[in-house]
Amino acid sequence: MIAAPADPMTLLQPIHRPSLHDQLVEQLRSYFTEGPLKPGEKVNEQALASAYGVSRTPLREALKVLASEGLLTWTPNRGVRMAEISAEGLAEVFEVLMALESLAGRKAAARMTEAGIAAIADLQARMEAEYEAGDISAYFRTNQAIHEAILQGSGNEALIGTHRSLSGRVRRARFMANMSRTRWQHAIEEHREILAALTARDAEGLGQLLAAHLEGKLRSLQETLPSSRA
Amino acid sequence: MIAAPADPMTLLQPIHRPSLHDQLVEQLRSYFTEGPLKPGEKVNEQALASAYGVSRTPLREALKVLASEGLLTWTPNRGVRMAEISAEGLAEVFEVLMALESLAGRKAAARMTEAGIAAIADLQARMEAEYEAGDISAYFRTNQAIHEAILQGSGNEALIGTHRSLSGRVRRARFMANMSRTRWQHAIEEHREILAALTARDAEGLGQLLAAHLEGKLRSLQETLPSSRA
DNA sequence: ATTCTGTATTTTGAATACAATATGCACGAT
DNA sequence: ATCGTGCATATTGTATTCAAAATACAGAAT
Repeated sequence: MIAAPADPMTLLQPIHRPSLHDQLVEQLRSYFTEGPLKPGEKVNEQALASAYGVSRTPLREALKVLASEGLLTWTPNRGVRMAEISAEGLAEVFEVLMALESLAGRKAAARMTEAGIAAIADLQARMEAEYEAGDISAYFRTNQAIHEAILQGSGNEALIGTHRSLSGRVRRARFMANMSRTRWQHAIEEHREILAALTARDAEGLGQLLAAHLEGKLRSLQETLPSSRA
Repeated sequence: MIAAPADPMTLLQPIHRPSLHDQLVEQLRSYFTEGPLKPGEKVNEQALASAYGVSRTPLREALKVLASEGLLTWTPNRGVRMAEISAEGLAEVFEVLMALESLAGRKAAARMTEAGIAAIADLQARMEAEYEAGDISAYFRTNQAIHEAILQGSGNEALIGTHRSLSGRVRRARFMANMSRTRWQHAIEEHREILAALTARDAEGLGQLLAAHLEGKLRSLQETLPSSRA
């Protein structure tokens, strides 16, 4: 079989060269939020560097960035640890996240495309199926995807970036916490209301629902976390 | 004359060792916001490093942090430039700042100490004197101090950090913009209302006033900036 | 046995060295 | 003169080296 002549357009695509720095930041971010390290646990530069097959120099640059975001704690001459978050710290971050998501909701209700809203409706359907199936980790990801889609829908890059950086700090806590079944069902219902407000393009309503939703999430975290400490 | 015996308490203070990293980040931040470089202008690593008398390694780590905050733009293999901010970008950042300061105001009205409020009243008085004297750069600093005091008064570290990082991006624009006399007077009046709401501990009112104040600031920036482009 | 002290080892911080990439410039062709 | 090409230079990216500090540990003193 002979290959078809390549599409002339695709021959002139600018070639994509991801920088090592960006790759490291991205990979480390998910490693720290979803990896095995517990809050307060030591991070070894040397070991990480050789694991990624890079030298300490670019690794350190990436770690400094993540530390400045609050995901890691950098202590001079004592290296890097996974950030620990107290109950008060968690509440503080959530308070800011509420303000941010509320703003995002108001903007998104006003300027999202119908296609974008339809995409969220699809995610919602998938999430409900995952809830029925009891697949909590799939639910977790789809849930995140919905919130990110609303953020994106706000069209405000500064807002998106600020939210991502801040939510990174509590993502691990959200990841670790196990919801009660009642909280889970409640969250699903809140999401239905959120979708309804978005569909109706009720900006104020959506903003308030998102804030209330986070409030509920915080309460549920505060119930489960203090014991598990991870 | 013989020196008095030192206070035994002061002999056991832990000694303060600021890390090079932190010093660099701090110094660079004010250099970039208040220094001579224009938006879009190239930053030379080598030159900066020798100016500060350090090697490129710690300097780069600091620059990466500032770039992740949005104060600088890092282009792979092409170095660092002062971030350029478009009119839309400015509006986006202000939108987020409004949400943040509004939250800060609501919290501060509820939990600031009387002494803290009195300190802000002092700042207000000083600022009005600077306004009368026409000393715009002193006014600028006192104005910043008031906003920072309210942020601090919120008692929410996550909020304070998020706000500082974000406001860094537009600080330069605010620094450069020259206000019209009418806008200046208007700003002073808004600040009087802000102080009044704080004194009355009117949380909702203070939140709204702070948002409105920023809105006004944004409008005035948008009028003066597009021409000066610096 | 426990605590202290001194030393070896590990880890972090910063500078240097080297490699890769981009920029600036001179020269030649049109 | 203008545009293009190739080379010299400068700048950035990463690795390596060296220095400083912290940690771990062994042995001595109580």
